[in-house]
Amino acid sequence: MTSKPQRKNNPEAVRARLLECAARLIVDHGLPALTLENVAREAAVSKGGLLHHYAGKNALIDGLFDEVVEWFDSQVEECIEPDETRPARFSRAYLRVIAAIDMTVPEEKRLAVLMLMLSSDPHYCARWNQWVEARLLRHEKTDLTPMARTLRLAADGLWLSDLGGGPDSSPSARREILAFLEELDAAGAVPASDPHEGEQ
Amino acid sequence: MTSKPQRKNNPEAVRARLLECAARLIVDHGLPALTLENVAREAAVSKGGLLHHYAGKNALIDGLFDEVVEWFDSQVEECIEPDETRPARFSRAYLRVIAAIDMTVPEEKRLAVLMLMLSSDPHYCARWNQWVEARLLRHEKTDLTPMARTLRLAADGLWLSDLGGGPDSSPSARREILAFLEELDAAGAVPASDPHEGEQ
DNA sequence: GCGTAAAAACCGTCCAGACGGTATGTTTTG
DNA sequence: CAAAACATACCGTCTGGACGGTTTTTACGC
Repeated sequence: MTSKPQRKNNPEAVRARLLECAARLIVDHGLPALTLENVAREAAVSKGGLLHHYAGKNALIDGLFDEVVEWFDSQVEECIEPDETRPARFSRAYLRVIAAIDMTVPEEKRLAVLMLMLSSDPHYCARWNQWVEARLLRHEKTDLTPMARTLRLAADGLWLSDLGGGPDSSPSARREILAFLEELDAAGAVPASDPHEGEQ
Repeated sequence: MTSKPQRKNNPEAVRARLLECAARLIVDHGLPALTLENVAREAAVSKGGLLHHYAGKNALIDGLFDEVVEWFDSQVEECIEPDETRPARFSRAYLRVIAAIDMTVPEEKRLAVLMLMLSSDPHYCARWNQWVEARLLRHEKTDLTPMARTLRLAADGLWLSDLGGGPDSSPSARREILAFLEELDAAGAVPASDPHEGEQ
């Protein structure tokens, strides 16, 4: 059973497995569990094999980071609305993708890894900011409003709660918040323009 | 505070310095920089001296955690409004404290450390959730609305951005967002528990 | 096809350094 | 003097990664 039906070496699959195992290790056992030996064992390769594909631990983590960011980027791109003039277009997609995260799906679980890397390493923090700022620049016509910012900030809060399972991590609470935010967003992007419901 | 004559030894101050240096190390150079040797060197004591005050690395981190949570708690308590019926009373204070964080002040910089610990260690995550849920229970009459949740989530997002200096970490952007959220909060009041589903 | 040689993929071992922690002093304080 | 507050030296472990060897895959001339 250890030998695959196809007699072929598949380095690409090995690389993918290494990344996935690295992510799983981090999510399930915390950052300190990310050692070359652990990753290699989980991925069923030797440490030498791992170091053949990734020049070092940093390269491994970089690969993981790149993969996750790319995945998130594609999700946002997929979720973004066609109307290029609608305010908070990008930020809404950002929020929706994060709000839709299901931690039981490995693919999405990795976003938690990203969050972890962001908060622990200034280097990845900077790279993430780079990504965000690039998107913000691309959508500067629609996503520099306070409401857009708010959507993204709340999304980050939601995202953060994915890591620790706070009071806002249950699917129901999440749905409620998402609905509320969308409503808020749809109702009045600018509170300065008379919110006609001034009821306490 | 009357008795504090010239005294060569000041263990209390040393303990405080140790905690502060630990926090600074983490914020400035990331979690892996938190080593006993680094902390000891920064605090100008020997490793043995450090271990005399804190039984081990865990004890050090625990001390830091406790201190920061206590500080944050006192800040929120101080910022909370007297009107016990005003909606989102607690969450607004929560937001204001976080929005007021000035990373140049060491005392406040430590909040970033808390955030870091929260996102990296499930253990501290749980302890933090415990704190939040206790507060939420205490203010259940005012802070279980979607708007209150939103305020807290956005605050968390803001808080997170303190760590990495994202696009929302500048004082101006921060003020803008805070103002926007307060306005939103004051205007929109609460659609109550408006189960307005209709998602795809 | 075939052989072969190089390159890529992969393995197992060993080592230097870092880190947490202990053990044992030495000085200061009460 | 006893206890607290430090310092110094040292140890065991872990980890990243270097290194050399082995197997598989590919490239190529025939």
